[in-house]
Amino acid sequence: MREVDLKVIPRTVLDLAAQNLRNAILNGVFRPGERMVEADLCQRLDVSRASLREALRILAAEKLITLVPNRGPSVAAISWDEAEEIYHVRAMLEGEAAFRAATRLDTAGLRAMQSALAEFDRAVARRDADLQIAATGRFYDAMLAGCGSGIIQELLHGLVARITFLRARSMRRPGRARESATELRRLLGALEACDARGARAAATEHVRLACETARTVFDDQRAA
Amino acid sequence: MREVDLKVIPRTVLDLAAQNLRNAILNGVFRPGERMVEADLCQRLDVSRASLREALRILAAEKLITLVPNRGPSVAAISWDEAEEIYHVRAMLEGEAAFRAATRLDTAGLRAMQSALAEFDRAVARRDADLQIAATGRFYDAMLAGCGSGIIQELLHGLVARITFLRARSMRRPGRARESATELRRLLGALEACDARGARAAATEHVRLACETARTVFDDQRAA
DNA sequence: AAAATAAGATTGTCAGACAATGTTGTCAAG
DNA sequence: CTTGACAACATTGTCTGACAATCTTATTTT
Repeated sequence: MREVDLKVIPRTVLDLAAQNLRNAILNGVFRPGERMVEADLCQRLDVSRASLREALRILAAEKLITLVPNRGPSVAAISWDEAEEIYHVRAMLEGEAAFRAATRLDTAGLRAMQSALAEFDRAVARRDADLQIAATGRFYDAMLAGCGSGIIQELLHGLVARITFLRARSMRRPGRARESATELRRLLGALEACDARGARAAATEHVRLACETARTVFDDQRAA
Repeated sequence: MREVDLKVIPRTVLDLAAQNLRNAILNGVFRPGERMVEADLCQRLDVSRASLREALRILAAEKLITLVPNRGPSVAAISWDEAEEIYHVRAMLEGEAAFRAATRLDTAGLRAMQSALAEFDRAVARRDADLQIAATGRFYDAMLAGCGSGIIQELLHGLVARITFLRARSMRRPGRARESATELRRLLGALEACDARGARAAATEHVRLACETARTVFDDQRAA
C-alpha cells in the first residue's frame, strides 16, 4: 500500500487569499511597481482587512510585493541587476542540485522528469508558452525533489518566483523554446547516466543561456 | 561629505514586535519546539492580536517559527539533516561571496573587516562567546556588503539566522574560537591580496569546519 | 485501560473604529 | 507659470471586541 499524503492541509481563508494574490501577481494581473490598495483587495478577494494584511506579509516575505509603512503594498519591481544576480545564484544552486540529483534520483524521479520533458516537447510543438513554463516547472520540481536538499529546493523556489515575469516572456522568444528543450535533454541525459559533473555543467549552462535571453527580453520591454 | 542613510525607517508597532520576538527566539528565550500562545505574546509584547499575528507571519517566513493552522505558532525546531543542508548551502554561497568580494571590496570594506576581526580577537581573549558571534557577524556583513550581490547577502542572512543556536553553542566549544580566528584571518588575508580563489577556499573551509563543530554540539545537546 | 464525552482554551475570521500619515487639488504669491 | 502653503480626501497603522471552528484536557463511561 502506498502512503499518499493524508494530512490534508487546512485551507484557511488567509492561505487562499495569499494564493490568489500570488497567482494574480505571477500572471501579471498587476503591473510591476503598481500600488495596491488594501480596501480594494479586500473587496476583490472577499476577505477582511486583518486577513488580507497577513496574506500581504506572506507575499512580502516572498518578495513578490513591497511593503512600505504608511504607503501600503505595491507589486515588486525588479531591476536588471537584481534579476541578473538571481540568475547567477540560481545557476549555482541549480547546478549543485543537478550534481546531487545525479547520484540520488531514483527511477520514479527520472520518469517524472522524462514525462515532464515529453510534455515540454508537446508544448513546444503547440507553441504554448504557458504550458512550456508549467512543464519546465515540473521538470525542475522532480529534480529538486530528488536532489536531497530541501533547503536548495526552498531557495530556488523563492528565487524563480521572482523572475517568473522574465521567464514567461523569454519562452515566447522565437527559437528559445527549442533551444531550451535541447538543454533540458542534455541535463536529463547526464542525470540518467549518473554523470554528476555533466549534470552540473548542463544545469548551469541552461541557466546562463536563460539569463542571456532574459536580458534581451528585459531591454525590449524597457523600450516599451 | 558622507552619505549617511537619512531614510529613517518608520518603526511601526508591528516591526518592533517582530524584532523583539526575533531577538527573543535567537537568544533562546523560547526553546525550540515550544508552543507559543498568541494571547500570552500579546500581553508580553503589549500589542494587539492583529499586529502580533502579522509579526508572526514575518517570523514564519524567516523560518524562525512554525505556523500550523489551528495550532498556532511554535518555535522552529531544526533537525540535524536540515542544519547540515544549511551549512552546505552556506558554504557555497559564502564561498561565492568571498570570491566576488576579493575583486570588489574597497578600502573601507576591508577596514571594516579588519576592525571586526580585531574585535573578534579581543572577544576571544575575554572568552566572551556572545561578543565573538557579534564580531563574526560584523565581519561577514562587511564582506557581504562588498560582494556585489544583494541576493547572496539576503539568502545568507536568512540561512544563518536559522542556525544561530548552533553557532552560539559552537563558539563556546573549547578551542573553536581560536581556530575560527585563524580561519577568518586566512580569509581576510586572501581578500587583501585580491586572491579570489583563495578567498573562496578559505570561506568554504571555514564553514566546513564550523559544520563539523556544530555536529558535535548538536549531538551533545541531543544527549541532554 | 480504552473509548467517548464534555468543558475549557486557543485560533481563524470578521466588523468597526480612530488617529497618523500620505496624496491630491486649490489657491495665492512671486 | 511655477512654487509653495494649505485644506480636503484617501489610505494605512493599530486597537477592541466578538464569535464560531478547532484543538486540548479533564471526566465519565464501557
